[in-house]
Amino acid sequence: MHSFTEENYLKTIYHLSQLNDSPVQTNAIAEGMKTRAASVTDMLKKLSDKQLIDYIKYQGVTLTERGKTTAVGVIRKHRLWEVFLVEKLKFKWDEVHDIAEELEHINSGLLVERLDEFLGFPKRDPHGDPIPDKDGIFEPDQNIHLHEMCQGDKGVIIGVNEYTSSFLKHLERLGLTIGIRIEIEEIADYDGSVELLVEGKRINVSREVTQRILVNYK
Amino acid sequence: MHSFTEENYLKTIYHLSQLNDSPVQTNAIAEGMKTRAASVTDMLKKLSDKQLIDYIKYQGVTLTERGKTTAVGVIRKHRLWEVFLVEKLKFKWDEVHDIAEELEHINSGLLVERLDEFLGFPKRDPHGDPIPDKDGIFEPDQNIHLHEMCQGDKGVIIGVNEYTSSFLKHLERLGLTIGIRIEIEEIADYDGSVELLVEGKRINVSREVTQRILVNYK
DNA sequence: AAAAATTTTTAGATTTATCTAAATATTCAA
DNA sequence: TTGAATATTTAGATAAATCTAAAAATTTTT
Ligand SMILES: [Mn+2]
Ligand SMILES: [Mn+2]
Ligand SMILES: [Mn+2]
Ligand SMILES: [Mn+2]
Repeated sequence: MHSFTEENYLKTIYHLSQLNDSPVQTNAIAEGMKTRAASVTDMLKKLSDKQLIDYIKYQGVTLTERGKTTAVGVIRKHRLWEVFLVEKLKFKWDEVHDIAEELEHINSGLLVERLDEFLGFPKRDPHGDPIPDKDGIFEPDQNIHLHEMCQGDKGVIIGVNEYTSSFLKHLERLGLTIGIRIEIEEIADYDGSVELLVEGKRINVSREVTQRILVNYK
Repeated sequence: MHSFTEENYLKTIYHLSQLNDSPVQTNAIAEGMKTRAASVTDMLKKLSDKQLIDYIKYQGVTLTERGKTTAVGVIRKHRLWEVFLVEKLKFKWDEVHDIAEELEHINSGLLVERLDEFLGFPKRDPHGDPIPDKDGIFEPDQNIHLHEMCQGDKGVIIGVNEYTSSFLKHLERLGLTIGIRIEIEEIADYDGSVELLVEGKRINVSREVTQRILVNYK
């Protein structure tokens, strides 16, 4: 089996590799893992020895199939536990990420499948992120970031990509939660902030926020 | 916070200290933790520095109040998770102990209390062990081991003190599960095995088994 | 109360994951 | 295309938890 640390590295590498299709760089991993580049290099050697990543010195890394399977498995567990915490234990969406960081490393294949079943095979976690099925398949979805939308565009908030309690509470105060319908009224040249129509009200949202909201629009 | 290892040591020391009221010895801990006496000595120093145990060289250890609170907290989580696995995820009683060994170390006070509430504040785990409440209080109970009972005694199986899958499956085959009423028909001098009346049938049970079954009798 | 047996501790390694500082490789930009 | 900036790796330490072997303390037995 893999240590918690190894699993966290694989998850980080997976998420980074989603951002673009070139190999993931040491420094990016170091930032994601909140550690130093030298520590990352050490771990990359280890993951490479275990055939979880393809690693060429100075050239960054890509996950092998085994590495990807492991990473997706951890993500699956993370998101299922988040659903459990919110749906069954009445946690709020801003309270569950850190607990799921721990629960995601519990290793029992049967547990994951039973949990999935108990939750009714949910497709998304409380932050709108898709939950891979037991074969690691994600439901395809084409979202865009709110900051990529144009004046007049309409859509429904489908997810976020920051999970800190402070950010999520801020969104709640703004009324920007999952499932909410929005329309872009105006984009300010000056600071990139956006004027939105949300449930009949006009609100102004900073670029920091629009970059972290995913919208499903058609 | 405490590491998984520290928590496991505290739990082991707690269980051993329940067996008699003298200080717990290094070798006993080593056996319980499946490690070497030298490793135990190292850890005892650490736990002592953290004021979780009172430790006098060569004289064994006792838990401090803080140590006891921590140990009972871990036991509480272990047993609540076992209830969750059996009651909600349909695991069998012989499948849950090892998973609970991992889940017991998830640290979130809110999680434990919400879980307890979700489960309806259960008083016992699937093996009949009492679950301490949030203040660490156990429901008082006076059980005896099946091997301590005498010919003619009657009672109800209320728990076990071994949690291996092989033992628990063996009990199931014998029909000796929690809540079952039994009566001692005869005790063999030769090997200490016991003739029991269980649901109208006479069965013979070895001493290895009778030592691991707890009975509530009056 | 010695000697023997047992228990516990110390000394010194090992493994894993981390760090800082220095060396080296790669990329960017003049 | 060379020098500067950036990114990455190596070297050498550290901290946690473990180990074996040997020394020391305690307990038991004679
Ligand atoms: Mn999360
Ligand atoms: Mn994690
Ligand atoms: Mn158990
Ligand atoms: Mn444990």
